[in-house]
Amino acid sequence: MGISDLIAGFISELLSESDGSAELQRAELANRFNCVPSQINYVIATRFSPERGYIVESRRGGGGYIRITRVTPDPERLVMHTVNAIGERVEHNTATVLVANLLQSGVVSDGAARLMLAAIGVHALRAVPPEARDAARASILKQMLINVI
Amino acid sequence: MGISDLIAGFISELLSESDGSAELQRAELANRFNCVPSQINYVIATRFSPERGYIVESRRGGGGYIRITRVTPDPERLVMHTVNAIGERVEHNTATVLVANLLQSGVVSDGAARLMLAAIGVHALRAVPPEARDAARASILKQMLINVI
DNA sequence: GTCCATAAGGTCAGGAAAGGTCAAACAGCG
DNA sequence: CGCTGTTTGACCTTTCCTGACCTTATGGAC
Repeated sequence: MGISDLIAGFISELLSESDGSAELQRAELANRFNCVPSQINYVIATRFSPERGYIVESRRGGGGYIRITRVTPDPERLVMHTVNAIGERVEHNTATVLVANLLQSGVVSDGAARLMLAAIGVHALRAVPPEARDAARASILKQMLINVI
Repeated sequence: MGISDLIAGFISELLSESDGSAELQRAELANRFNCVPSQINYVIATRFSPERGYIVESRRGGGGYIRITRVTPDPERLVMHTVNAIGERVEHNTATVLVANLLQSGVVSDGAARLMLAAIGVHALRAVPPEARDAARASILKQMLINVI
């Protein structure tokens, strides 16, 4: 487990403690974890992206900051939004993030998320010709989402 | 008896010792058994497959790992029986019946059954070339089944 | 007001550290 | 010999970490 996970954990902690919104100083955080400042950007980009349900605002210059806010929209909308986001084809990574996002916002249960991930996983789709996988993943996932509520 | 069996034995050992779940480093393991890293993949693919009741997750990059989880807590014998009944390919009708049976016997929940049926339905698999559909359905359903517990 | 020094944060490319895939060579057996 | 399962290696993808360089804001000197 690398530093990135530690930093992500720390930020999550902050978010829970302060009701879904946290403000941090990049340099200070980098210093605390003994890493280079841009690693903070990396962590934010990979773990607190909009797809995962966060809003990130920032300001440069003196008194600058990075504010991360967790956002929780309403269930049905989110599912439909997800369905629309999928389109004709979707890569494994993207799909995983979408499902994780739904899980995290409490729209789908743990079990449902597991089932969905299992159905669109690498193992499950190995029987599908590679060039058809993204399309298959898209339609399978959409059908499941439509039936999840 | 080749190296593969030794490696498989070692992993099984780990699994028993740690209550059905083990996390390993591919390179480290390959080194220990003096084989090439991809042989670990081979062992996992042939001996810890979903059909045999294992879930395999992994992560690449720094701090990467391979996690193998054994999933057979007993009442789910039925599920495994179903998994084995599926084989390499399964038609839509057959699959539907299998799922319906599981639902009937109370092994899977209503919601889970719905999701599974959605994932292997005609709509979901429209993106898969016709000649590959039965195989795709089989592997998707198997993956979902071992994750339903 | 203009300028510029200082204090933030942002971007991007590259290298290192994992694991994944696939096809070819090999071994044992009926 | 032909099959089936094993072993290997070449090449690929993903994730993480770092550093060089860039952009934006603030505030004081003039």
